[in-house]
Amino acid sequence: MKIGYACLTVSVPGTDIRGCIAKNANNENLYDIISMNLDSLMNILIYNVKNGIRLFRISSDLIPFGSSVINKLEWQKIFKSRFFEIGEYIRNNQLRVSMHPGQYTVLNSLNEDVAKRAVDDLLYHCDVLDLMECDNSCKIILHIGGAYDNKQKAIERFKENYIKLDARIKKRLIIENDDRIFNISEVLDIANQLKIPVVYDNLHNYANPYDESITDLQWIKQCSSTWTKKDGNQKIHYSQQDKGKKTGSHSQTISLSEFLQFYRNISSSDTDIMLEVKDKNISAVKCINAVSDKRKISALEDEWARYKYSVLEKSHKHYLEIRNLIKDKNSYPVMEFYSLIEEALKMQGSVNSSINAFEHVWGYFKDKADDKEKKKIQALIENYKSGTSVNIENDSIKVKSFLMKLSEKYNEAYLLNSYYFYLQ
DNA sequence: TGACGTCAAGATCCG
DNA sequence: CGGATCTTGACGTCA
Repeated sequence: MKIGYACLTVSVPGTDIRGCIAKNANNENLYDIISMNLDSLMNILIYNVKNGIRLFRISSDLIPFGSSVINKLEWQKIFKSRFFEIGEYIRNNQLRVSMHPGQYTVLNSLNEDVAKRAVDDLLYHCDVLDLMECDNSCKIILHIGGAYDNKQKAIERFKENYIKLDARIKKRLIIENDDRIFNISEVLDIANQLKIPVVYDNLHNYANPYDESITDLQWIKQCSSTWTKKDGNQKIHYSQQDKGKKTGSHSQTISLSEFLQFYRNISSSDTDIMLEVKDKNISAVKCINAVSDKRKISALEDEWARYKYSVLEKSHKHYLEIRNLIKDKNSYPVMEFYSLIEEALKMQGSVNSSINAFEHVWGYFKDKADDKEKKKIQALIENYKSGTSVNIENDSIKVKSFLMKLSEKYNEAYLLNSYYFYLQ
């Protein structure tokens, strides 16, 4: 059982994946961006290993215009050894990676050119995984595509185009139910005919159900039969609805109690879970800490180091309570720990609690900062305190982004690894 | 024709 | 000039 997250890593230095726009996609820029992105990918994987995260979806932006004629760089040759090194790290650490072309890669399109470019895009994704020499369990996830007013014909076109695909693609391609057109029952039908593994997505099924009386667990069981030994463990996508947004929108973070309810149902099966959530790796670490029986208090201490100023800016009471909770070095109060954190982060906070956090963080710099920096932080905090601005939240962000700059300038690793600058 | 989703890159403005 | 903020891109489908 592996738990992972998709595409980007938040709040970890050195993990940015960069893109570029078409008019800047010359060989020189592309070389620089790809080189940097491969460094970032390596840093992401190193971070993942350190934090017990063994499942990760690689961003399709790794190679900008990877499947387009715009990109004329022979990146497959130029970066061959870099890809191999990354692949070696993946193998040595038993990581499982995947890729997921977006909603614009449409294999069943009525427009032949669109369908052809979808094939090119799948080949690009294969290139990345093949260059890293990833095994067959490293998959490429695709949706079925559009309906074009005739679902049956649309499904037939998907099948026809699938059959014609290169064997390199077929050994990696898996399909997923989507949130408005093809439901899980339709995807299973296609999969059973073509012998393709199916990724079940619980939130897509909630938004686009086949039959609301059939549970997630029942669908996961049905999907499991589409996975064979050579495909590796079954994979599912798990996400939670953002209550304030429209149906199908991913939540900011994973609510741990809701996740564990789901997890306990499926924990007997060896299923890998890809979390789709805005706070990415932050939720992955949380879920892994919660389900692991081998973890020690040090895992929570590490987390506390990252969360503490975010909690402090919301509630001093929670800050003290959590600090007290993890004092006992022989305990592992993971549920209490995260429920206090989730509770604190949902709070409104106050001007005083925010200033308290500012001052704690400023404490790292007050001895080494120059006069200009001292004046600037004072002015920013004063401005926030006065509350005259229309947008007080914006004033808080200004203070925090200056503190982040200081963290970078003085290379304060403790703060650079903190969630304080990421969480609002 | 614009919404959809997604985010940073790019463009423009401001002091 | 640097920083802040506003806009665009890149993709295909569908209302």
